[in-house]
Amino acid sequence: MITLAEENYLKAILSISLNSDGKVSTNAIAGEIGTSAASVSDMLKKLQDKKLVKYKKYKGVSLTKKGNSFATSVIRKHRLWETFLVNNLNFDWGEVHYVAEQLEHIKSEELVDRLDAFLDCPKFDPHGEPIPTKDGKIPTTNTIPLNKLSEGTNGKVMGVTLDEKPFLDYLTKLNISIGTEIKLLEKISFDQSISIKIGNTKQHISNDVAKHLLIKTN
Amino acid sequence: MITLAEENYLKAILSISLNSDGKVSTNAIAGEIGTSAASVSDMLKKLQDKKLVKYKKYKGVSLTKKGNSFATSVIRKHRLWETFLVNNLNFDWGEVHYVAEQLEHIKSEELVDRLDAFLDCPKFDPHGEPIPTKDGKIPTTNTIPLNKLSEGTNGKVMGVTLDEKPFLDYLTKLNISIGTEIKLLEKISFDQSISIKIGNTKQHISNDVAKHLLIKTN
DNA sequence: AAAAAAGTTTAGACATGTCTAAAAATTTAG
DNA sequence: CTAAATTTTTAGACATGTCTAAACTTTTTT
Repeated sequence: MITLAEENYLKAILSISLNSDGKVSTNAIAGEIGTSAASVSDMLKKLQDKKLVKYKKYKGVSLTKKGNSFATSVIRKHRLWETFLVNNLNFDWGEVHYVAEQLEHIKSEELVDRLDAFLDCPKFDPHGEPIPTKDGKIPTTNTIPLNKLSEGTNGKVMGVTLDEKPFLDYLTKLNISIGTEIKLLEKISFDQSISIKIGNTKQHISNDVAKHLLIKTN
Repeated sequence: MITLAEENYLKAILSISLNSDGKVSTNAIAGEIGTSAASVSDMLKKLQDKKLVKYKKYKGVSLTKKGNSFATSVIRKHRLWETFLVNNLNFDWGEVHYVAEQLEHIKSEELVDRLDAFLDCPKFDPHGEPIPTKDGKIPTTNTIPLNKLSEGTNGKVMGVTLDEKPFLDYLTKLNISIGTEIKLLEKISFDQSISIKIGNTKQHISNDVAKHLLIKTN
């Protein structure tokens, strides 16, 4: 039986490895989970024993097929629950993360299947992030992060890649949500910050914000 | 912060004290939770320290106001989730207990409020058991257990007081569900078993089954 | 290529919640 | 009203997951 803590480690490892290829470092995991490097070391040994990760001391870690499958399943559950919370319980998209972090650990395959059906098998969650299918496939999109767009390009916000309340609240304040049309006006080379046009309003946002906005160009 | 294990102890104490007035014994709790009397003793001390129970060594335990409020809230969550699982996800009434036992521990007042609203503030769960309100009040019914009815009486099944798959599966097999009309034909004094009529079929059931069926007489 | 810095692991400790075995208190029976 | 049976508690142990401090690798700098 896989424990709650183990699921969180696997999820963290998957999430890090998606944003940066290759082996995942102890420190990166510690940062993601909010724990000490020492605790991570301890846990990696246990996950190794359970054949959920491949791990060489000092050399980083990667998920086994089995580990990847568990991690993907946790993300599937997280995103399905977020969809339910926003679509059916009228939560705001910034409020759901903490609750979904709990719900994602409920153990019942039947429950996930039925929830998926109840929601009409959604492909994307309320943040535009892809929901893995039952067999672990992750829907793809042809989107690129806003900070990679070239000046003068128009596009539509298809998703965000950060699920934290302060970030999402800021987007709401900027009048940005899924579906919003954005034009990239200017990139400042000094700090990679960018000017954008939303509707008829000009805004200036940092690279840190821009990189978490997924855009589909028109 | 109250832990999952603590919530389960409080729930068990409440549940026992509802079926048998006065102080609750260590052994009874151990039986309900499926743990050892030693573990119960340990936990009662911790709950006492947190002012959740009143406890005198060897003399049994009872809930404080605070403990009762937590326990009632857990039961409220359990029954709301069971309602969701049956009404919206089409689970069978015998399948929901295990899943609801996990869902009842999700921590988010907002979630419970919104779930309650989503379900249209139900007063009873799919087993006919009353769902405590947000402020801890428990809806009442004028029902009596089937085994207390007198011979020849007609009535309707309003609820069951046991949420275990084997029991519920057996009821389904007997064609008994919430709303079923039942006539008590005969009580056997030897073993308190009873003969009943459901539709046009005669059945014979044990006292153990009959006492968990709540009847409203016509 | 040695020294310094950064990253990682080990050692030892602690909190939670569980267990078995043994001791103590209470209840029941003769 | 003792003695036996039952119930409950304590003692000591273990598993999980966490921590800090110290030791050990690896990487970077000079």
